[in-house]
Amino acid sequence: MAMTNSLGQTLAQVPIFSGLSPEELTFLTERARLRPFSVGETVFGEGERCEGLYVVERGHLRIFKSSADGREQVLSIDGPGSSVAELPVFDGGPYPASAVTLEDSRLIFISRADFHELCMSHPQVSLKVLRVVGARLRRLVGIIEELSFTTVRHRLATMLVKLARVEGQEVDEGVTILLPDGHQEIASRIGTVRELVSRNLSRLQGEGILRLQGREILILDLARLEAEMPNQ
Amino acid sequence: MAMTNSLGQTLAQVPIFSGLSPEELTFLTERARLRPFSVGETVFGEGERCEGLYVVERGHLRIFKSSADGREQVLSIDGPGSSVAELPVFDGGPYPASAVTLEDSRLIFISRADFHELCMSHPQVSLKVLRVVGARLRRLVGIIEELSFTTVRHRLATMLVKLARVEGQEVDEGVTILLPDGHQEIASRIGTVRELVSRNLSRLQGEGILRLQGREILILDLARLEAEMPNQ
DNA sequence: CCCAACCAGTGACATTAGTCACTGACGCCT
DNA sequence: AGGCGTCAGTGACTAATGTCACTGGTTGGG
Repeated sequence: MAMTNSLGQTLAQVPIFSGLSPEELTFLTERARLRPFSVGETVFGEGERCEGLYVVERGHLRIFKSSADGREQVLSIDGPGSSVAELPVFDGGPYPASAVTLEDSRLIFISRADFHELCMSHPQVSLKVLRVVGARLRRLVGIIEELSFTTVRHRLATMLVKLARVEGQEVDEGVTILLPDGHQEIASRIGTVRELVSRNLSRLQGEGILRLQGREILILDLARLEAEMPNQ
Repeated sequence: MAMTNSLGQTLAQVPIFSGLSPEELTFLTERARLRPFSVGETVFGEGERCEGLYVVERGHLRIFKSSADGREQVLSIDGPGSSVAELPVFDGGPYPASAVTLEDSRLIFISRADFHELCMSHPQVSLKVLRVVGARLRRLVGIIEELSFTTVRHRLATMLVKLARVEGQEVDEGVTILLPDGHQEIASRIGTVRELVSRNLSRLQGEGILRLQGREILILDLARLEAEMPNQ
């Protein structure tokens, strides 16, 4: 029962399941399945039939679209406590995008049928799902806005600033951040190609806004970087 | 009671309210408010606090984002039977985009509180909302895919083909369609500017794929137009 | 009927994005 | 140490996108 307990503890912290009673959590844990994945493993692929939803217990998921010619556009990166694919579970359609793990991860799988049953018996679960989905929709609209209105430079600046705010380390010369994982990954997060990431980073360095230090970036002039962002 | 009846009839046909009993519909119609709008009137603006959701009884709504320099990106066009802004109702945040009417329209307004109450007492309503929202999310992901992977030409071709499928009139030389409303409108639907729409249409005409006839377009070679689309 | 206002079309550019090919750096494995 | 594979950086292009300015057509109001 140790596993059930740990599952229950994890699920209790997931936004869409918060506020459930112990018995209701038991209902879930009895049906949920823990699925381990190793790095880079595909959790589901775009177009596949959706069998259920996942909750991230440990690790990170990368949700993305691929184009015919091999380019990718990241829609979301989801870490511990996130639920993934809540929506295709409901409308019966296939997964609209693919998901791979960015690290060795532990995911909790809940089947469509079980989740439906839970939602029908506990209306507040649906409402929480809707709230979570609202946030997801806002993020997608944000991506559309960026792709439609801004340049690669803007999007790169925005990404760096966000990184700096979340995980920036203050040093005397400025703030250092650690790049996600290679220029290729950055490129598919901001909707462009590797070379443009490279060039724009170089250019920002040339302008004295930042300094490239391998996989690490030292932001010298955060204010100027923020000025590159369209909003906020 | 004539109005209440007509409201009830309309609401019964809205996907998220389908399957409600007459009493439940009465609950709704007693609280819903009919709001008339004239052409081009703003229903709500991006960033405003969300007071409730709308159902389109008559007319069409244009949901869009605006950029600082005046460009617009259309996210969705919603006609009779569509519900709008179901999501911000739940997560408590502001409207993520603006809405204006494309014609004189009649919208039904349902307040946040009333809608919440309905969802809590009727779990299947939430599930239907989730299904509708799923479709919306798929459309947004589709827009992201197009903006990220394709060119203006592709997006224009895709739009024309979709128009042809939905409302194309077969004539002996091909299929005729009526352009939405000016090149500017097309531009903001496919995420570009007026001039590029104009140029790309001319180019397609030069290639013998279509013929421009004022606000009407005669598609001469639908197959070649479809070949311009990336998917489907 | 004429004028003002709006819209489509287009030429000339400027900027941005993306492609291709190649080089060098680094890490890792044996 | 040598060699392999992956990744970053960059030059040289090509293509696509967007801007500006201007023209001509159409329309609806006065």
